[in-house]
Amino acid sequence: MQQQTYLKGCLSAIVLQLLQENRRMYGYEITQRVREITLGELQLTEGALYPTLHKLEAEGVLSTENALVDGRNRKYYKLTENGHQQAQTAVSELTDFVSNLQKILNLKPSLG
Amino acid sequence: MQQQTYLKGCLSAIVLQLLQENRRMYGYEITQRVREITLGELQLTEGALYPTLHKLEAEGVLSTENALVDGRNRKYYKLTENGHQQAQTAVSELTDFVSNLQKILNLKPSLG
DNA sequence: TCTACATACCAAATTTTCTTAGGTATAAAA
DNA sequence: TTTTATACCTAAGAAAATTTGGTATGTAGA
Repeated sequence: MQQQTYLKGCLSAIVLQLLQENRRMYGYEITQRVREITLGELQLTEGALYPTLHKLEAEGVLSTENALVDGRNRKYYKLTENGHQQAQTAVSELTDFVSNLQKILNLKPSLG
Repeated sequence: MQQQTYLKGCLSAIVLQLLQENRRMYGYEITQRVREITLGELQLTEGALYPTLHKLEAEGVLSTENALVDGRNRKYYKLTENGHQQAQTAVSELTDFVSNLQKILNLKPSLG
């Protein structure tokens, strides 16, 4: 459960990866998706996620659209045209990083 | 080359992994070893490494012994008895983290 | 000889980033 | 009606890295 420590620095790239796979997502959804994928082992905290989303939006990587669903506000984020390129770069770098961590940890490389 | 970003938080665990494999190592050697293993893709900066080593020593995870080699000072670090357990825990958690990153990135799990 | 580069250690100011700890609000379930 | 889930957010503080500087020796090249 102390895996959170290692997450530092990867947050933006994880968000961008999820938004490559999903046309649009909202913040809370992102936290839940990561929790699902990692079977509860990784939990994004909102205090880290929201500032990151705002930063990516300010950088022009993400754009937003608001929606009212079941009486609650949602703020959907999606990649901008420029954002798609940045996402590809970030995900590719994170993939390389994982590969390097595997080498350091003496793990066999991924089959992917 | 911007993989450095993702390294945040993993530094201690990487050091502990290398010290599980090598009885003792000195700081500069650690930076070079990581560079070798990752074919130059990951470079530990000294400004990050040395404070980390000092912290691990202060915590009783590592102990040191000085040596004079070819007219130059070296400070060897090795795991303390307690440190071996902490190293196992840290490496195990980092391995789990890598596994979770693979899931998020849609990579096949490791064969290791 | 002088310079540059590799080796080998370190500290401190700054910046970046996350954690912690709050806050607001609606809907559903107990 | 209280708790839990949903859904957004901010701000103070802490943690960790980057950046930039320093010291010092040995070696290779111009």
